Amino acid sequence: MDAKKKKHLESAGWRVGSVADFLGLSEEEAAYIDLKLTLSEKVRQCRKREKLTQTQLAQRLKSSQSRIAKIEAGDPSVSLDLLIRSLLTLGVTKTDLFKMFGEKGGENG
Amino acid sequence: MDAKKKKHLESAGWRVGSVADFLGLSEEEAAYIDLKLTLSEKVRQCRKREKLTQTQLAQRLKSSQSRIAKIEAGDPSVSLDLLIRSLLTLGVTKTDLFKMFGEKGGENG
DNA sequence: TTGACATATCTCGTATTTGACATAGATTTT
DNA sequence: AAAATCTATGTCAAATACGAGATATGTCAA
Repeated sequence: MDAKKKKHLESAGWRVGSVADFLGLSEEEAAYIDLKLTLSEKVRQCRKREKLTQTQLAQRLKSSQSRIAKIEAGDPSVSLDLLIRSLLTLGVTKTDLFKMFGEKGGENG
Repeated sequence: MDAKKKKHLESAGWRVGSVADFLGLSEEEAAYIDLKLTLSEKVRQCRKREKLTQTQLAQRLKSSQSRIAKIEAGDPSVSLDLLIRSLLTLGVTKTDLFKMFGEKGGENG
């Protein structure tokens, strides 16, 4: 995980398990967080591509503007469930999801 | 969604939104449920491949045997978060996950 | 500047998801 | 068959995630 992402995590309030130091993250924990951040960025990208406001997306999702803001801020209180439902609501197909995942992180095979 | 899957859903206690009839599912709802079922099957596959009992996987996940059973039964009370954390704990990489997304349903893309 | 709209960041009450536990059924071993 | 081990299912209190609303900040046009 690079320095930029680490900083983003810290500022977004992430504090994983009982481990204060990021170097102490297990591989699964890191992968989990990485995944959530990747998806949160995708939500913003897709929403903008669809030219929707946070309020409009919230309506479609039957959620709220403040929650969309948290989604896009990478807030740790946002579940994978909501992230993926957001993307599905934005018209992302399973296949699209797959492509997404492939293109982002280069560290795993 | 085929008849076999529908039956599995019903017996697992799925009741989506306020819609009683499965034909009334929106595309996103169906995709969401489909995804969860796909992942739950994968958990069982991977766990068996690793020759772990539900209890052993539960320990690694800091969860419980009963919850692993629910995961594998496709119980609607199980979140995507837990499903995906299970797979990550079983050593599934991001890339593997995405292959999973792609390979199952043949209807989209 | 003012006003209108978009986004960020709080709180708060509620709904969902959780691990733990009990227990029953299933499968395997001896 | 009995014991041991694994899995399924139900319940429940606690933790977490939620939508909603209030409000702050940002942006940009009039």
